[in-house]
Amino acid sequence: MNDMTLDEIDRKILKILQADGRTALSEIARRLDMGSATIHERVNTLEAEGYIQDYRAVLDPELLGLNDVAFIRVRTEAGHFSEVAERLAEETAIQEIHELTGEADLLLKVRVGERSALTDLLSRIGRYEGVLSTSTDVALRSVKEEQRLDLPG
Amino acid sequence: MNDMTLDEIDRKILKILQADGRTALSEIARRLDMGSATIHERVNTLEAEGYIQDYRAVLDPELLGLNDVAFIRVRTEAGHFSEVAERLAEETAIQEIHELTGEADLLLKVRVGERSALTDLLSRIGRYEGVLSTSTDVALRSVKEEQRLDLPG
DNA sequence: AATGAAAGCTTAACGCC
DNA sequence: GGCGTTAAGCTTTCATT
Repeated sequence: MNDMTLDEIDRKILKILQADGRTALSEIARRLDMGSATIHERVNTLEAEGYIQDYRAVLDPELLGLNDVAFIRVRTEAGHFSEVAERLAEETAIQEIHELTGEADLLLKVRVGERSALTDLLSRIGRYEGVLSTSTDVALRSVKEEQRLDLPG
Repeated sequence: MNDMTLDEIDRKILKILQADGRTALSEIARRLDMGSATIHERVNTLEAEGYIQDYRAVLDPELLGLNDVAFIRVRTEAGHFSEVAERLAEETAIQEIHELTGEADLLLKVRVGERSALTDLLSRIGRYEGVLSTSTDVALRSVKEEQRLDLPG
């Protein structure tokens, strides 16, 4: 279902749509000098195979009052980190959950509108079963937050 | 230029477009029971004021061979962390750069296709002026990576 | 796989309220 | 600020290669 090989044209289409998700198919066709029905078919395939997961408007967090970013390191009971991670995934303020090598714990990226929301979240996490301890770093400034992938080619 | 107050309708528009950046204006108009010229005008304003930064296709990193995520903590010479951060921002493999409280250092999120790219990047960072040391955690598994904002309302 | 052509929608601009 | 109308442009399907 997803063992398709991308050619040069597919990669160009992905780059264009990653840069501007609303580029018209007819515009892509013009740039790549192909028929727009062809581009349409290729984009459909890229979506069906999962290369394109979604289309999103990217919103400005600060204008929307979500000013605070924090990273929380969670130590869990041995062997229970995946289980804890699955439950933490339900928390909407938690944007990222990564299982780390080394000390077998979790790293969370959190975005909240007020410090109090962070405090609340931390005490909630502290009471999760399997969580031993947390340690938190608040970001003073986020210099770069890029979601685009660095595609080769 | 951006001291606009969002009403209920603006927030609904943002939510719809954040969930699906290609929703037709006419479809939004239908859902909110308004004229599509009105929605068009509001979306233009939301874009102009910066609430909507961009539209993007979200691509699958693993299908594209970008399998490895790592977090790098960078210790810098006192007072030079912002300067180092600005230079690091040029590295395309570095997706995020955050200045942290506490120990006045930087946290980087990196995504690469091969371990060797991570090794290369680390030795490059180690040679940056103002960088004292780095310490790296590789992610075994990324359980959640959500870019959508948790909008109230 | 790629294409041109046709039908049905969508956007973007206008003038009016 | 909101609306309906309209022209231009877009997407989608389909028969053809």
